[in-house]
Amino acid sequence: MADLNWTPNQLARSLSTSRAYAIGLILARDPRALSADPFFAPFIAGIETRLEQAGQFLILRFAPDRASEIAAYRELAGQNRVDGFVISDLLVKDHRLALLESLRIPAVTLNPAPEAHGAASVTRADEPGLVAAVEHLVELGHRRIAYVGGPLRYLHAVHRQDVWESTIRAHGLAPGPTVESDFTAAGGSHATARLLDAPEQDRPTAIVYANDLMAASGMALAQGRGLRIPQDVSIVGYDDTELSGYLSPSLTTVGTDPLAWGAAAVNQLLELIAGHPVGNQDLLPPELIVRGSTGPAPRTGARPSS
Amino acid sequence: MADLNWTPNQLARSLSTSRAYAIGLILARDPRALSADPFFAPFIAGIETRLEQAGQFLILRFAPDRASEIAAYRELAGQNRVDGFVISDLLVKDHRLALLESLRIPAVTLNPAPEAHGAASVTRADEPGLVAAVEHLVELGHRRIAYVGGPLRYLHAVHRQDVWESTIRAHGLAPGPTVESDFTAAGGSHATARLLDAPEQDRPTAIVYANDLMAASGMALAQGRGLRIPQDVSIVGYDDTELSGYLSPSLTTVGTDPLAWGAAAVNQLLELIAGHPVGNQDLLPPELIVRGSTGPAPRTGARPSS
DNA sequence: CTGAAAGCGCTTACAG
DNA sequence: CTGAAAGCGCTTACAG
Repeated sequence: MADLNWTPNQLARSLSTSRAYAIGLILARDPRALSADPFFAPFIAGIETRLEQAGQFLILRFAPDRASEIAAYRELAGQNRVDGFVISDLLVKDHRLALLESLRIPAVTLNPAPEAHGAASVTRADEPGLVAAVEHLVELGHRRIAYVGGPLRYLHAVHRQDVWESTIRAHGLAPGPTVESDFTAAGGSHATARLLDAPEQDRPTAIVYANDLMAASGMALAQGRGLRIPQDVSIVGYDDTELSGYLSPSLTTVGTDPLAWGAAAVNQLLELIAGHPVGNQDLLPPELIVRGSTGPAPRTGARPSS
Repeated sequence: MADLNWTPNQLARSLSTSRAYAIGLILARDPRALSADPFFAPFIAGIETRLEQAGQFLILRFAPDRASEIAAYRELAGQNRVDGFVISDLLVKDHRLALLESLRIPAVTLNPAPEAHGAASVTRADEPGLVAAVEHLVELGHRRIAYVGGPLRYLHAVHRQDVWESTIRAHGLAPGPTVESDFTAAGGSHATARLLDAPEQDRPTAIVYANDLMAASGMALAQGRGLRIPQDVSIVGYDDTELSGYLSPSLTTVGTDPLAWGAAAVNQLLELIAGHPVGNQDLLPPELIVRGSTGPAPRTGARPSS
């Protein structure tokens, strides 16, 4: 019997056991965000690869608005299409936590949800990489360090900005200007323009970005204005996208391995679905990768823009 | 009955009808390729978005080697997990066509498979955009136009290179050097280094790349060597990634809308699954987007590299 | 035209 | 311990 190349029909098995052998990932972003934000592609690849080993499936959904997002959770859970969810992009006040609880379906969050004590989560700490980035800049003599972050409705965006700010203060400096942006190249470009438009004495000599895409477009904008990187402005990204190592200059950034993050989230979720108690798991913290886009602070701040 | 908020259980329905209400996409690339190559994320987003409207699902799989790829097709088809497949990255001699036929399951290919006469496919013609790109460069006075392509086991890579070459010849020029690369930033960088290492009289004054990622890293490599874009070398990409519009200089490229391509492929596949005869569908051809990375050819070719 | 039954391919609780 | 039956929630062919 076991010798035969017979494989059980998963559909029938699912119907009989009320188990889907699949997990859900619902992205409350515009589908184009999957391409714009270089985080999601490798994150999904990590989920999928781990799931394959377990013989399970990923159900991926895009939800452009709140109503369709809630409908998607209800449908996938109610229809027994998935046994659990991976929750990314936690919001500062996240409506999904109560929804998931009412649906009585397991879930693993990326980073712990503050309201949920001891719930399952997988954490990649921002502190080590970001603290190292700021200290790197301070050591290079930078005193006006700006920050271009993600939308502040996201918990991770708030958290990264908090880490940036407290690290700056810990070095006795005043946090430079911050711009709330959106993780896109367009957003990074506009944010950088605003920072460089400031009067010379306020202009930052270094800018820390919440992802590589904004850092890359920000760097290009500065270069387009005739500023040299890093002689006039230093640039730090976040994520370590493949392209970052091949820009000119190459980008100093923080490597968050989204592939490993996705795989770890699936691990946790599978445990939870199997009925094993699961709390928070800390992944190896990301490291600062120092490359060509950071250098000593200029004597007199950034040169005037042309 | 219809008033009640009852929804039929799809699993039971699937078991009863032997229909999966899902389609499969098996990517025979390393999972990291999903992040490295900016084509796949929006392509998958396009598939998923169209599928949602139809109340269906996408089963996404990565297959690192030939054996696991074939196993994945067999499993998804044999287990009734999917009703059809979208086939991307057609190979010059593609083993999947016979496999699919033996599995007796509908499939839609991206671009027509040469062996399969009248089979279902969705085509985004390379000619218009690429021809426009080469003509744009020729008009700017370029005479030595190089090409950095994708792996030549892919039909689309061969095809794009053929279009590039025949267009060059149609203008009475000799095709410049070509490098077979791999669609990654690393590959684009290395390929560009090889082109720029050539003796000055052979050095191209313009380089056409098979995707934006290679173009971006190639442009950065040239800039890192002290070459000015476009004064010393003109650069043309392919895909129109979001970042391309925000590089410095911004990238001249060809816009292939992978989101629309994915949606169209699903449309075709759904028709096919419904039993309607389907042939090839031509999408609107991509257009050349002229930006800052292309300009008049230098008088004496590229400046010597530093 | 309406309604009860069989069957899709499993799993699991139960009878022998 | 083994084996036949019931049930998961649909659809469809068939009997009334």
